[in-house]
Amino acid sequence: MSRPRRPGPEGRQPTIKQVAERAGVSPMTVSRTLAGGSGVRPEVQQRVLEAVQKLGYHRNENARSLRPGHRSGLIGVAITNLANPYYGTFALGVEEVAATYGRRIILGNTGEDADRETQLVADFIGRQIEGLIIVPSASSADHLGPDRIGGLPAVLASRRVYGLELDTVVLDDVGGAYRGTRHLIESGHRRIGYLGNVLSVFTGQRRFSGYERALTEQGLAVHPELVQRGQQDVESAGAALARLLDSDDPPTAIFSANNRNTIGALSEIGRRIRGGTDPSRLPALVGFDDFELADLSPVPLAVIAHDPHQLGAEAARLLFHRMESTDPVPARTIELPVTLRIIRP
Amino acid sequence: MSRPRRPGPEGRQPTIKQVAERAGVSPMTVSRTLAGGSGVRPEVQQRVLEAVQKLGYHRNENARSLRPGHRSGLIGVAITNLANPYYGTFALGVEEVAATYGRRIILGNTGEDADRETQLVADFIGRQIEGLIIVPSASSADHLGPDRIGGLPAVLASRRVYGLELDTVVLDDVGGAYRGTRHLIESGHRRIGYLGNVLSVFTGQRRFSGYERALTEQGLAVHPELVQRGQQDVESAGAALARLLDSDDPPTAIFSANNRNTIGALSEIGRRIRGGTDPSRLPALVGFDDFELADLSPVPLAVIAHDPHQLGAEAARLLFHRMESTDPVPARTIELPVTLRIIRP
DNA sequence: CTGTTAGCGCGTTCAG
DNA sequence: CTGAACGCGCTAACAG
Repeated sequence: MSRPRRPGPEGRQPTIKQVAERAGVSPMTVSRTLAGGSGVRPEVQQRVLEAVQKLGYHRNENARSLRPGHRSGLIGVAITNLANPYYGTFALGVEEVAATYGRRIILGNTGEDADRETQLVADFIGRQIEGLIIVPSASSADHLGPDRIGGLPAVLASRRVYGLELDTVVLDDVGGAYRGTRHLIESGHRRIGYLGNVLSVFTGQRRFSGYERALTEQGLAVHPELVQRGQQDVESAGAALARLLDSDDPPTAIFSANNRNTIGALSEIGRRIRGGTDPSRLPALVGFDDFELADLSPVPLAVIAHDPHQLGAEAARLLFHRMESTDPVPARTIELPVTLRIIRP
Repeated sequence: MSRPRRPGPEGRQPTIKQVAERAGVSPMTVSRTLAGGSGVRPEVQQRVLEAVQKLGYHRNENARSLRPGHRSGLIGVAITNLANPYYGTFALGVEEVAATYGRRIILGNTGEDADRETQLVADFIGRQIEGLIIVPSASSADHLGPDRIGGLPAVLASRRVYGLELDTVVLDDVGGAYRGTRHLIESGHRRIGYLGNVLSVFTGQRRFSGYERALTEQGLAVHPELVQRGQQDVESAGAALARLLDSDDPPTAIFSANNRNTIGALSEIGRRIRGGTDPSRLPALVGFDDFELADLSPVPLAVIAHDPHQLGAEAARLLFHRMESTDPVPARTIELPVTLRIIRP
């Protein structure tokens, strides 16, 4: 059985006109039937639906959204790294809330690249999204300014962008990092290393300041040689920890400011244990972001846990609230709580 | 500084007409300028671009795609679980190849739900996608039949659907499961449990048959009481392993047919070790799908490794090949190799 | 170099 | 109950 040729001319989708022709009615009757059928004789509806079936007709949403008063039903979601389960779960949170509002999400990956982000947002707008949820890749505000996105409802998630008056959902980065670091100090550690993002990233700056605060508050110095910033992936995070551990006076504990760094650190720790290093000579760890298999940690471990799904859902709620309110609402920032979860004392 | 009102009437995006008016030219001149500007006086272009800037104008892609000959530039991607990093990475592979063809992806999550999948595909088509890549949620073919999607180029990934003549990219499920199980047998195990998907799922059926083959080939029986199927998430997978381990004659090794089951099993193993169980009394493990932190396994572990990114990229290549070929190409199936990676002997 | 015309697929409005 | 006309935003083809 050979695959049938595409019904429309030029390989396009069949149109309402073709359905009408086949059913022996006018396009209007098809439109009405598909809109619920009120005011169309049942027998005619039957004929129309048959034609729809036969042709594999689908309404052209793009054409529909062109009509005044009609909405595209799309929410644009731009995340930095699709391969990171954290953002996948985040997107899922957005999607579920969006679904309850009858909207679909269109998802784009920026790869932490500002240019791609700019492009993505422009394209989203070109596709008539009704709202935008974005995990900004950097602190640059250019492409998100009011003159670029117009009055399009937009929500920033996870990171804030200075100079932008947009609704924002962030985590209690400072508090979480503070409590995590504090936990290590209370466990008796004095030399506590730091693995994290560069300061130009919103969360990088906030989490480092929480780490800093906990140390200085306890009269401990921040040793620059114990601070490794900028590694974004598991592999380089492992290498960064290796540098710390191989130094003359290595840290006895590590505060890791995000998932990727924590995983990288644990992988490196695992490698060393298999290489014969005694686990008791390896650093204790506190990591921002929870992760799977934390239970298997061979060293003392705690995580700053929070729910990416909730982050996404909250961002979506903020967005729809703005979309539905007619009069201007001042930009709000929601800071979601985090909890210190001790996996292994 | 208050957020500016949306320029267009009714909160819609500004149109080419408004830009034209503001620049004191006709819409056509704006269109030409935006298309590269050939045949427009530089000074006029200047005026146009200024108006574009001021109004925050973006071309309406939906309207553009309405025009004959124009394409939407969208590839629809439907995956089963966005929160699973495996599929996130898969989508990334698709996206990257799509980008080289100047296409963007529109991503939808089916949640293993056939109805949502049907809806999703219909909506995708309504939005004039040029091609479809789908990880089918079940073996039901209804909504993907030629009469439903017309001649729309489509590729199935990871799972095949019987009765559909579509391009497909799958893994060497049978071979992988065979080699994994065989590895356990060669390590001296005789009672090897199975954790995996139900047989109605394509991969579930294939991977179980690889497991089965390895056992029978070596003269070992498949013990139904050692087979746990149907658990889809980490938690229930852990519970399934617990059932096996708490039985009268527990297995000494486990073959786990997917990521979720492997993670769940390792979590359960971790729990038991922390509860005081001697690791040597816990089962060795071979899991289909690689995963992060495999290095930390406290029990002997091997994984059937493969690259979801590659799976996505291959699916996309298959899709574009079909999209670009004018004459009908018979449906092809590509089976990607997998490798046995021994993490801990 | 620039503007006018026409039509892509659809649905609201108004006529039959 | 059904159809014809119109226009949503955009651009190819054709004037000027």
